[in-house]
Amino acid sequence: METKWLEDFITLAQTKNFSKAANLRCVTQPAFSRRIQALEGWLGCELIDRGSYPTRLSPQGEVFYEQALTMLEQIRQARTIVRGGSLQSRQPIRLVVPHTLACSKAPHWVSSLKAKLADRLPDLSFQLTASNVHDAVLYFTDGASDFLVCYHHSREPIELDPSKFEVRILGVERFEPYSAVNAVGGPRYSLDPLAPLPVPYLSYSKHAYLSKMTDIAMEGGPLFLKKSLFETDMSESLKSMCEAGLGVAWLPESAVAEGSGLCKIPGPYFTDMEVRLYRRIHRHTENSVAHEQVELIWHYWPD
Amino acid sequence: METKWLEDFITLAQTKNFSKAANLRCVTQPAFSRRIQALEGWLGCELIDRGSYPTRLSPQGEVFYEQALTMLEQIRQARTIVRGGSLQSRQPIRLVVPHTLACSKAPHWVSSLKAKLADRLPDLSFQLTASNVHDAVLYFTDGASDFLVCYHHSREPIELDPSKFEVRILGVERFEPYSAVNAVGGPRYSLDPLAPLPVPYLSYSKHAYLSKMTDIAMEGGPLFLKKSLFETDMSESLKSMCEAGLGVAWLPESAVAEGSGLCKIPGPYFTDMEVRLYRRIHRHTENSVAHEQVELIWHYWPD
DNA sequence: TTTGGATATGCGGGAAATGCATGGTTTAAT
DNA sequence: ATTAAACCATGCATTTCCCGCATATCCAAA
Repeated sequence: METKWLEDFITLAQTKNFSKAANLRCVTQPAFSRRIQALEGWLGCELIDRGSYPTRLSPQGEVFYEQALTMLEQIRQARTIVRGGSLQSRQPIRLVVPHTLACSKAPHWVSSLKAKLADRLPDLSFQLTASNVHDAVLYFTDGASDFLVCYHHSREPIELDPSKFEVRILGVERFEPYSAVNAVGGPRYSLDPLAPLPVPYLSYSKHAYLSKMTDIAMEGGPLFLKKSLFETDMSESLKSMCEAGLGVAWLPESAVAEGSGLCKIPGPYFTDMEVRLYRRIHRHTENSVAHEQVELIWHYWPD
Repeated sequence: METKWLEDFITLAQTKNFSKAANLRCVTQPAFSRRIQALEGWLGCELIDRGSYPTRLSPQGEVFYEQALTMLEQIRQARTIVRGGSLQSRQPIRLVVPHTLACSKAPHWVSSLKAKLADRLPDLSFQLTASNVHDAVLYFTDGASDFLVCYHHSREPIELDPSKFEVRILGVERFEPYSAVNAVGGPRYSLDPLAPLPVPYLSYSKHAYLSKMTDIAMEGGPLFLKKSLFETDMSESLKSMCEAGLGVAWLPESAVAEGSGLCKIPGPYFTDMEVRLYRRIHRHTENSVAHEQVELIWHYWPD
């Protein structure tokens, strides 16, 4: 008998719907159906009253539902008792995320996951490491993190070995120039080549991933921008400078909050980047206590 | 997590020896070792103190041993509660065995199995059906029995479909003529062709398997024996007649107990039969509640 | 050092679980 | 009544995983 089956059955008993329960358990409906059948086979009796809609538990199913709850509870307790010797909580889920996304998207991801999984992983906790893209990748591939979020651009690809890591594209971010607003609500600075006023340029450190993105975005653009007056590898810093009206900065759109006092500078000087989520491919032999959590989080990670 | 792992660990905790525990659990040592590793992986800590001989449990292992016992007990209880709704015992294991073996060997098999499995299947029970060989085979292939024991001889083969049934040879039985003893402890009757006294012959019914065996055994023997004065399909009856001194009978050696007042009649008129044990090949989809018992019994059935 | 016993690991074969596509059945709606 | 939609089971192809065998590694005893 597998505890998986107990969890399946409990989910089914609560939803009273094979398809929905299957989805909650992250398997297809046929596979789920068969697992319930396996449990029934092991028990030697039917748990579900098939032959009436909506699906209902059989009398034995009702009895076993209580039993299953108790069993799982005891199993979980046994594990926590043995593991820590105490009631220590689960290991935190480790995320490594580029600075920009750590500030903009990460809070949303974390709170969304906490909410979605509140009932199944009540003591879910996260450890978020913010880093530049390059270090984040190294950090992740070294096994120091369960998940990696990073940018990806076809001209500057972040491709991890697909036999070791699984990838999911969370979305696309536009990367374009911003400027503080002027008196009439427009951009204080323009990138129009015909009006080549001296435009102060806030740039990324050369080694930063977003520095490459800027190069791509401004290809064919005004050359005088190449000389920057400030550089950093954190877009948040750049954004602050930009808000202070110190110049033009290329920023991912998610970094720019509503009502931030920044506005886009029109023109062709933008590019699009993928936002990617990576996780290690699961090997069942791994000792990772956190794996069941990783599995659920991977499945429920919002776009 | 699988309950199998818990049973493995309990066995290991009791034997403190991977190889022995593996054998008790009917798997190879490598497979057993990996299952323990799987349990440790699931738990997130080591249960075994590897690095000292003899193998000992780690502190967590000691704790978990108690936990595991409790969990398994609860799981078993849950199953019995749900299954019968009451504390009804397990289904009996069904055996079908030819008459002769039912009287001679079966008691030994049953008591031996009860003893060997006393701790793991405390409420093991058997339902033994005695029959002639032919009916026994039909009975078994109809699914009316979990195990079949029968004789087999190359000249009168009992070969069940190997894709459906698994066979094991329990041993070989010599089938030879017996007679009551005379005053000096020798056989009362002789089969010496040179002393063709009228020898009364106790035979099997024509349809009986042992009738065929007798034909084979006495090939080339004294023809006058062909006419029998009594026939039955149960060797036990024949044995009784024989003990009463009423004539000569061919009997499987196991049917003849020590000090039964019978002795072998020397000569070439014997043959050897295999004693075979059959069981259905397990399909995991089967609903057989008894299957785990069948598995153990198959493994521990004595020769 | 050698030998024997005991556990872990690499590897190949085979079974079991999964996902996809589909069929049959019930419920709901037009 | 008929259609549509939802729902669960099953056949099939693929993938994954588990097991057994052979072997390596390690430890203890001689």
